Amino acid sequence: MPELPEVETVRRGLEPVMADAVITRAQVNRPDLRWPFPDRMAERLAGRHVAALRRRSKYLLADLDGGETLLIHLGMSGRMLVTKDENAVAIGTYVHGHAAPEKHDHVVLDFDNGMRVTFNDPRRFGAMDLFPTETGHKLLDKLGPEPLGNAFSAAHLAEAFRGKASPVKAALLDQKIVAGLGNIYVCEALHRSGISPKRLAGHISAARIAVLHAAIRQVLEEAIAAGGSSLRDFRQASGDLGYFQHGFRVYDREGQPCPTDGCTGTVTRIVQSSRSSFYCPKCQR
DNA sequence: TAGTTCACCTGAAAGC
DNA sequence: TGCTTTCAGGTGAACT
Repeated sequence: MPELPEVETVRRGLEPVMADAVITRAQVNRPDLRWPFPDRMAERLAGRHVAALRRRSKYLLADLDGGETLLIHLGMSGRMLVTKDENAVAIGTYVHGHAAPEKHDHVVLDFDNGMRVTFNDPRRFGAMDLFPTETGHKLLDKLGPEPLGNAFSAAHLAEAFRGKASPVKAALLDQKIVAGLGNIYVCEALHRSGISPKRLAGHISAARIAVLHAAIRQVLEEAIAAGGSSLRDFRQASGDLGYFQHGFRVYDREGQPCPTDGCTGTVTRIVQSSRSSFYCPKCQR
């Protein structure tokens, strides 16, 4: 389930393939994913030059010539797989030869460098859209700061939490407060900072918010360095697994001993906002 | 207005 | 073994 580190890992895998390349052919195999694809998307993409591949929150953004940007969201189960035409010049380490089409291959992009990028999404929670680069996209307009950017500070977090009556878990999942966090990394960051996911956001001291702010950055940086987390669906663009799931301290570890030094607690699972929260009731207060 | 719940969707795992 | 049920979660809409 792609959160910011997984999307950034995919972007890094796709950048050498897509950036400064021309889409020679686009194939769209169904009319929609989460939302309908833009009209005539395949024709509109064919022949376009990709100037750059960016990431904003959990969105991939491919800037095209002609002043348009292709927005890609991986949803819950979306994958971008790269294959290489056997006759083309190698770019990176990718699967050789275009694989036979698989179930849930919804969009296929061929590039003038012989590479093919296939968007596969079994659960169809993903999305693609085209928008004028200059005006932006409504999905991007409401997003809060990037957690690894300069705009995301402890002071920003404290201001966003001020007066909030919702649990800190729900507040951190709010993309308007900070963009890119999902269930896994919120659980991990809260554990590292010793804050209970049940604690109301507005009731956390400035000092503890500063610790939380540092923990969010730390866990995301470590996850990106590990190539993201592979749980159930996620693969890198090369098809490889990420490795950060081995670094989870609480996520999906219900019933196991708390890994905090000196803590004798047990990782517990509760449901908040219809999502599982994993935490240690003993050292997270 | 703020906070919470639900629907969307399919594959994997659990239960029978 | 095979069928049915439950669960997973990002996001916007609907609801309280």
